[in-house]
Amino acid sequence: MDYKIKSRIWIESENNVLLGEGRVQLLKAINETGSLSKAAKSIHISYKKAWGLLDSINKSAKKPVTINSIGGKGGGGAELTDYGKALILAFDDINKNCWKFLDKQLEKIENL
Amino acid sequence: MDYKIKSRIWIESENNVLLGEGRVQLLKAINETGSLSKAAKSIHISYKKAWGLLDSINKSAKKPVTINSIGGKGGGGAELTDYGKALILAFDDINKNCWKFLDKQLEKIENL
DNA sequence: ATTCGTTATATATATACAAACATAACGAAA
DNA sequence: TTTCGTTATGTTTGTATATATATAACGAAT
Repeated sequence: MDYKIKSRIWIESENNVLLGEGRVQLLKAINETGSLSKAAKSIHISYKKAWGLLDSINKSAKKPVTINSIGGKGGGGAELTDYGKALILAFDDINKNCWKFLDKQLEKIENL
Repeated sequence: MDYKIKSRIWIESENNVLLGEGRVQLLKAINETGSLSKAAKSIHISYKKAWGLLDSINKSAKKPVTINSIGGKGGGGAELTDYGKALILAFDDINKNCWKFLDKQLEKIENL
């Protein structure tokens, strides 16, 4: 019966999206699987979409977020840089703080 | 060169959306024009979409947000209730506070 | 009664986006 | 030099959403 408040946050650089919830989810999956194609499967999006997202992330970021390799042992792979790992931690932290903040603000509407 | 943080917030009641930025924009336009059809035109959405949004708002809200009348002088119209007016003020307030909050949080990413 | 602009609603068309499919390039290892 | 699973990319297909169009119901004013 009560209202709930929800939010989505994202980070841009020069009109390009750097990070959002979906992109962070993808980066986490890359970190766990070591490969972009496996990561895409694990979060149920097409490889093409995953590739586009990762390409956009790396083009928007100040420093590389992943290192991708083609061919070789295992066919290649993708892994997060230290900067990439730090980014997802910071994003999650900000997101959680935002939820807490908004839950408090919601009282303004519930008291109307 | 710097990152920017953006957000969208919305309020739900029992899995139905009550308010979001688009819905608030529509309510403001209704308040200014006194009619749903004029409001739709003024914010460049189809009447059907506007009607669906307003219907959803009134179904989700605890109290009526608008009073709609069919026929009569001028063909009818729609106007906000006091509750509706209070809602859009509260929403805008929360939204602005959220922006300020997030701008501070962004430093966590800029310092990486 | 007729007129008028509105709310309310259904149906068909168009558009944007996601998924599916196909294929080339790659490079270490066998 | 052949194999392998991957990254990288284009093209086609499908689906969900928005738009466009059409029409009925309404009720105060003339």
